[in-house]
Amino acid sequence: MASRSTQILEAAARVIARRGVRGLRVEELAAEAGVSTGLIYYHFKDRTGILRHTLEFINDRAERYTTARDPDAPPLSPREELEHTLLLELQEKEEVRENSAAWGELRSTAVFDAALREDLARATLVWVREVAALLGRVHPRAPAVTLTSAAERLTALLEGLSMRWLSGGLPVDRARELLKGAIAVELAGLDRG
Amino acid sequence: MASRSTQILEAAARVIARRGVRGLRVEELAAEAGVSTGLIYYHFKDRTGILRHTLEFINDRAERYTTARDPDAPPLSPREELEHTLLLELQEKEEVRENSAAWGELRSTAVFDAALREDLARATLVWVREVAALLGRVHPRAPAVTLTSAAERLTALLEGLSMRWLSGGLPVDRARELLKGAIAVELAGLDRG
DNA sequence: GTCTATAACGGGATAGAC
DNA sequence: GTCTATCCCGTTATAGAC
Repeated sequence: MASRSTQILEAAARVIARRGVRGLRVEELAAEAGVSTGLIYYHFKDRTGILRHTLEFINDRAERYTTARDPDAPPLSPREELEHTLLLELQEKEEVRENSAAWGELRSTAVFDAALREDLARATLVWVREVAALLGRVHPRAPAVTLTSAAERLTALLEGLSMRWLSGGLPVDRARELLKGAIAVELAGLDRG
Repeated sequence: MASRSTQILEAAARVIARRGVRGLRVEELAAEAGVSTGLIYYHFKDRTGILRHTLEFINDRAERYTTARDPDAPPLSPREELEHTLLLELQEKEEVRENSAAWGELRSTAVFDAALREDLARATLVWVREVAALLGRVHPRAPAVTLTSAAERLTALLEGLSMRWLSGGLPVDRARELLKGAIAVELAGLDRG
């Protein structure tokens, strides 16, 4: 059974995905979580605290579904694993949509809220490194800086595609196709060195 | 001399770039524009009216500086023009930062506000077409669908890089470098067909 | 730990003078 | 058209009981 804190953070992810960070009302969050507003302040101190913990929660959850692998599934080639990992973030699944929406909100909120910047920058760095490592498994001889640049481009592109998807201008299948294309183009670039 | 309305909208663009849509306070806007709050409500009815008119103002302005070309400047090669046009959006210039920040705000607001989606989708489409046309001038033999996909990737990447830049995780020079890299990689992809 | 109040405040919006 | 003054509501945050 999830703890109270977790229960509130799950609700926060839902409310943020539904209303955005801008639209998050502590009272609505309380209702969604089935607790009182007072309890929320007891656990998270203030509005910013809610946001920060939600970001952390979302990251952990993404980590989980990104890393999770069915033990009986056939092993993936490095390239397949790279594609699989990136495409995980572009799915109609409710949990994925929530995570993407919340991530986008936090990103755009951070533009005007210094308190979130540091956490966000750190989380982004971790993500870029993961992707760079996956690229490195496809192209073991490529220099680290080249891998990092490609990883920064692919992750930034994924964020851009996510925003277009969520803001209704781009069907998720088209977004996936574009991302696959970018992976192909980047890998071809690494081939040439 | 700019009209009072224009003066207020210019101030609104500055304030939104500084505080975001959610952080926009009518009182602060009034101070920034050097007018009273009452006058703002007189001209724009309410907060939403301010936002709508400001977003329109920003689009018109971006149109202007993207299209403007010094008549005495040396003519650019197709590839230079492509790079130039895309890199215009990644500069420390105050007006550019304002527009990028406001655009990002618009994009992320649209995720939760259906009223903005249509305008945004239309503006995005126009932009993608422009970039596809520029790509076509570099590679006249490339098929239209290929050009469109590359243009969608480059513009989505630019939006993603902008967000990272504005949220403090990515220096603008690094963002420019990454974008240039993406252009190179995409053009190489068009070479191979 | 959790709830029910309610305090405290910020900020949108309006009235009315000039 | 423009300003000053102010009302009033929504929201965050806290106090105190259980």
